[in-house]
Amino acid sequence: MVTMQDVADAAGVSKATVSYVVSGSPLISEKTASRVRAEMEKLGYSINHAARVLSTSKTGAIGVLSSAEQNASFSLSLSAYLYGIARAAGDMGYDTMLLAGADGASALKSAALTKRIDGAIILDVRNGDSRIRAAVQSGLPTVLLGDPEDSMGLDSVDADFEEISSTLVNYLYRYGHRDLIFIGWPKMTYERRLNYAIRFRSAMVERAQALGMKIHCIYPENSMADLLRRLKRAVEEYGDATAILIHNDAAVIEVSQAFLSLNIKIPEDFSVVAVIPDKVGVGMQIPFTAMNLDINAIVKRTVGTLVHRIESPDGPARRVLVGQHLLLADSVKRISR
Amino acid sequence: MVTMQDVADAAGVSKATVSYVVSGSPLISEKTASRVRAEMEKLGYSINHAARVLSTSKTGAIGVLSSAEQNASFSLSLSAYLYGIARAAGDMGYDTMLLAGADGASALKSAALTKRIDGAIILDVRNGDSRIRAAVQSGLPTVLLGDPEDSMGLDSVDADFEEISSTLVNYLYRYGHRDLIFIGWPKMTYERRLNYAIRFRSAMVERAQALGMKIHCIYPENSMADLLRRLKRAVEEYGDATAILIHNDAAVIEVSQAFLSLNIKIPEDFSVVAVIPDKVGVGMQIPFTAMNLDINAIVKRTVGTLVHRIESPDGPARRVLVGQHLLLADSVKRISR
DNA sequence: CTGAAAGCGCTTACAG
DNA sequence: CTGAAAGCGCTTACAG
Repeated sequence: MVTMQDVADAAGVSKATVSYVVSGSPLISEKTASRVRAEMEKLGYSINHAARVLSTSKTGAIGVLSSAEQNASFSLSLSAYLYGIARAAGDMGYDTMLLAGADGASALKSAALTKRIDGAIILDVRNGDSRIRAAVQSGLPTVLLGDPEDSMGLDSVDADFEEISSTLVNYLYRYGHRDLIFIGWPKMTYERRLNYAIRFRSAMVERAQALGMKIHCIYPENSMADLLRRLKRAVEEYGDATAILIHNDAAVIEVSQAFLSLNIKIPEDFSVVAVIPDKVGVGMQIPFTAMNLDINAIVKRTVGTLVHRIESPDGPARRVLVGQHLLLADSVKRISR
Repeated sequence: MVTMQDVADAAGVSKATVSYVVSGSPLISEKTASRVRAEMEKLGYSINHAARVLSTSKTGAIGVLSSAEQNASFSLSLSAYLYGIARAAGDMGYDTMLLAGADGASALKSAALTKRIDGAIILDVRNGDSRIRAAVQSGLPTVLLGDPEDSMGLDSVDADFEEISSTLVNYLYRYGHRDLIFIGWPKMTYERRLNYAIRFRSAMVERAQALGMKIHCIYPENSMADLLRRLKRAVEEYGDATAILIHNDAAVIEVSQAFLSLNIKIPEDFSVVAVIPDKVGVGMQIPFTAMNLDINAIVKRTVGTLVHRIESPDGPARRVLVGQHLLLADSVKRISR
């Protein structure tokens, strides 16, 4: 293995000088620096990461913690989040470590204690999440991807779900709709206190009430059969409804097909608006007017916030709500009134 | 920060002794060891990972490399692979690093050069994959998750797709079917030389020919609309077909719904067999007789193979084909002849 | 602008 | 069974 000492010997300088060249210190003359660089090139030198970590006590790595349930199962967008984070981190000079294991809280503590990571991102944060406390206790710079009621002084980044739902409700209102069916997540999602679902629904209901609109909520489980059943019943039962609002990543994919099955024409029979993770939408060509969750933008902000926190641990906590865009399609018709 | 020296001082021993206690050396008397452990506990000692790495030159980490396209987009099972690997690695004492970045080959080389990882797993390997050569050149212990034509001397682990397709064809044959429709992956998958698709199809065709069966292949794109169109046409065109064989993770989820739309009854009108990633199947309750891809078993074998390779770099290359199980459902009827 | 030297916190022959 | 000591490959005041 080629070390700094080897390069130093070959270039006729000390290893301190080589170190300064590697870190790009302006103190070294260009003449010396280029000679050193030439030798590095010639000898095929690469820095030894562990040695640098030991002497700087910066690991150059961040940890990512998904929820236990998620990492046990399939998720359409989890891998998009993970790789988005890894790419954004790489761009900022950090490696990304996957923190798996049944117990997220203890995985976090252990990684922090043994100084394997400089900071962490917690995914799928819920209200009262035990991992929040673990992060606080460990003293590790940590950003929550999600927006829980109580972030215990940690930074958080999430899409602005209250804004998102208000925008969709307002949009339907402007097009004359006054009576909506809401397709939400499975009941379980709300019970697990995933705050994006809760915030979205609350803001939606509040906004609708303020505008004098009616909303009927259904919560299909993750199966086509259940979606069909509940949707059919809702359509029959709520005869005055003219529009459907969807916040459920799985359902938004299947619902087109459900409409087809139930012989519902969009937008003739119902107007439809939705929330969709961007790449799902692109891949599947979901033809609904929708608020597009820009996962890339969200993860970039998340990593940026974490890096900022690592570099200045003592600043005030940030709560970042990333605004999202409305993508128009032909799924909403105007109701004259 | 508490160091070994602190513990040693408190326990009245040398730090060498503390080090031996941490690594569980049997040379230390139980009396001394327990005293040292008590002090570690009391002082809240945790080993400094970087220091250990530097002195042992073992990083205790493996890298995972997915394909560039995949990490840009959504995948239902990618996160299951990633977390499965991270958990299996954790169980064997390794951290897992996500190697992202547009160019997998150079990400691999750089991680190897700077000694950030002890080994790597390459996902979604295709024939002629440039990452294979990069891994070989870097000298990094590497296992391919996938079974390319030429693994260039690297270890590989994959489900045994030839066995899987033969089993399914044989099964249909035994039930009297002689004329099949095959729903494969999008054309692109074969063109990208993803060998699982290619191997499966070849073995299927070969087996069918050997048994005197006919196969009609369709390759739907990843959209419900395209699936419906092609399936409808196939059903009309191939009037003698009595069974459908599916190898396409996306289609297998949507096809139930397609049958419903096209008013096709299973197994009355068609018998159906499929290949499904296990958890997708469980989550979605896909009601087809199917070969179940046990992702957990596959990733465990993959990590095991990598760890073995790390520990004995010079053994002969292994090619591991993991056998899979047939799960029976009521989607196949017997054709009397 | 450059070098000598101490230090980061471990591990591991070696000596006793 | 235990300790003194060298070594892993960097970084970084400090002196010049």
